Amino acid sequence: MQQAVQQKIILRLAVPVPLRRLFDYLPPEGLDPGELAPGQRLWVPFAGRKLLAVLVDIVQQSPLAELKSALELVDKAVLFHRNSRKLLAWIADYYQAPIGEVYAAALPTALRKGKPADHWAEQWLQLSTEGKGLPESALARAPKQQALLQLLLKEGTQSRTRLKAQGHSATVVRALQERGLVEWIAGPTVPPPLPEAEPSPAPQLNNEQQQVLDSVDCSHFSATLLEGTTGSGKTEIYLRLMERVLAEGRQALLLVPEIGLTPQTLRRIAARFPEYSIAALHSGLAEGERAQSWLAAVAGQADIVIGTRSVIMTPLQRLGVVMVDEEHDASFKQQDGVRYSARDLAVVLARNANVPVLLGSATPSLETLHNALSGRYQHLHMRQRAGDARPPQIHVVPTLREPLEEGFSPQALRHIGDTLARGEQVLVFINRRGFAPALTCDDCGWLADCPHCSSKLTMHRRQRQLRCHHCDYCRPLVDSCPQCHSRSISALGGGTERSEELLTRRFADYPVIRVDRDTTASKQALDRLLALARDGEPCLLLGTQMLAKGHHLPRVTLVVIQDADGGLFSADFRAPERTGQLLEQVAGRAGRGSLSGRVLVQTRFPEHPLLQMLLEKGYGTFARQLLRDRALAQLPPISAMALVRAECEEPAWAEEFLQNARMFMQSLVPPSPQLQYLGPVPALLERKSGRFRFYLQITAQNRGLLQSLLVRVCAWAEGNRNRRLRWAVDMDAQELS
DNA sequence: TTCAATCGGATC
DNA sequence: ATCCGATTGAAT
Repeated sequence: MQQAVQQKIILRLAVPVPLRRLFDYLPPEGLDPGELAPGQRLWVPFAGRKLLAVLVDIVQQSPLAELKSALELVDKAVLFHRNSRKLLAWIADYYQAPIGEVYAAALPTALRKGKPADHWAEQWLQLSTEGKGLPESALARAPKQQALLQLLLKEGTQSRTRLKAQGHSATVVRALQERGLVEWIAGPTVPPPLPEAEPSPAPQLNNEQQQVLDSVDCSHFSATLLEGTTGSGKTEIYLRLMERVLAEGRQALLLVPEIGLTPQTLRRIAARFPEYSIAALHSGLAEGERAQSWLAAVAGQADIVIGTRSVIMTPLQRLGVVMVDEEHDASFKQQDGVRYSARDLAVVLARNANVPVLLGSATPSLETLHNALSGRYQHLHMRQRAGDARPPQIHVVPTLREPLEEGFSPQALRHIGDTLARGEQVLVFINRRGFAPALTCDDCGWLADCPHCSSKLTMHRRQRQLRCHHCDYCRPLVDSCPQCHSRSISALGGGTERSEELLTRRFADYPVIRVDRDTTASKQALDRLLALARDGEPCLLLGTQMLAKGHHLPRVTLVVIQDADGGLFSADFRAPERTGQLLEQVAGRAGRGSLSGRVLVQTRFPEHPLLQMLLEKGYGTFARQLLRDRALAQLPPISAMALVRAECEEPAWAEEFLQNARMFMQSLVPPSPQLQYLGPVPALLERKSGRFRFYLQITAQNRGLLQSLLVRVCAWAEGNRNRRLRWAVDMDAQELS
């Protein structure tokens, strides 16, 4: 009756539940609807509990007759502005993720729990009316209070941080407060201060760097691949682009790999921009610091925002440039929950905001390279190495029929010994990737391969089977070589801890520094270990991927890659790409100082064409060949690929679920050269935390077709009865594990 | 007969 | 994911 005349206000909210839709509510009772704006947080009643939701839209009508009222507005702060909501909607859509979970993933934990934003607001001290009327000579009997009063009279409002830094104690402030002379007021949130850094001026640019900078226009959207050799000065390009947009009063966003946000990186940026404020967002932050940095970025108080994967979801209102360092790095892909690629989102974000995006790498991903070669991205190069550093010499060390000691050939051990004896450092790289990616004979080099595909069989220990991950072929595990009947058969890759033992024993006079996930639980641990190496004393550094990236180790002159083969025969089609990137990056660690470097690559297959191409022609040629291979096999990035993943304690249920999903999808779009199904197949890492994992792979020539098919299969799967089973869509999956 | 573990359905 | 009411099942 009354409602008929009265214009209704309906709130459309993103609620953190795994359901792919928004939910409508009435405004909280007793709240002036004028207070409401999209992007705010509200508490809502939902299926008998109280959840924190984000207001996405305000509409006039709802398809539902009966609506509940939201409980209350958390605060007035609009955390997600229009452009940010647009990006989050795009993520939900593209990655088939529930919108409520996308918003939850975008919020720092503390804000997800409903803490008001002003909890982290910077407090400013100002004089009350009474205080302003006092002369400078007042409070002569309380010199500390007088000093503070004089400061406020002279310079006006002061932030709490600044007062603390200047030595005005909280007690003194409280005393003035009790006299009614001063009061605190809340200002915007500012980022937590970074460690002090000596200001350092910008270095001279070389011609290449200048050309790159001249080619990037910051006035509108463009995507650029910056392919720059290790040591060619990519970081300086990032700094110059920052400088440019900061001068226009805009914000710069820099994404770095998970282990790339070292204190040195931060110090370098802080030293360059002493007059700007920087918010760093990485996994090492405490909950409160994270919320504070995030809010400072959102409030526009941070000029430079730098962080790992998840910063891409931080709403920035005056964004001027987006940069992704080491864009090929796997850590930009979120591997659970909302499975987004921060690198791909960087491009979407830049396009939405009409600003440039720069993707930098010495070893670009095939996705980015493909976009550059096809002209969608601008492609810029930097080939000059800084200073007098020369590219290292690379040697192939065949290991077949060699008397290996825990995976090391006599030649490698000899070189390690010689290098240490010369007072130089050695880096031993052990590639642990792959579970049991291939089975081989130690005597004749036989490899178990699939009769139907150009792939190697994967060993499945539990089922005692050799299975192909590209078709349904399967055979029992053999315990002797079918070719030469040798019983000496081994799975490629492995034996990491024993390598450490051997090296410690063998080179007892030198410290062996092991750098992997176990020895570097904290960020500081890695820094401490690397600091040991930077001392310059001869030592052996032994480690995984972690050692491959970015660290400047001037005293390392020998790099040993213990086993380059794992990546050449993995069931994961991306393995050769990653191996190539890794070898190139590791080789980049050798001889960065004035000493020349040497790289030893141990392999059973010195003749392998991909390895040959990589070592002789370099990553660029190698990557182009891989792109041609991908095109032939109709794999990404030439075609679009998505996985439907399922995991369950009962393996048969997961497999059956995916089989049904496949049948359902095939009834909509039958298999054809344009759209192919594969699986369900067991994941490379078949059992994880007690659950068996399978996936279904769909490759399509047409992204739109794949997209619409996934929408339908999600709707189908949401009606899934089995609670024990977990499923997810992984668009542009990076790992088949 | 009763209380609890399990199932199915809905969530605005 | 999580809550709620209905159903089934074994202990009292």
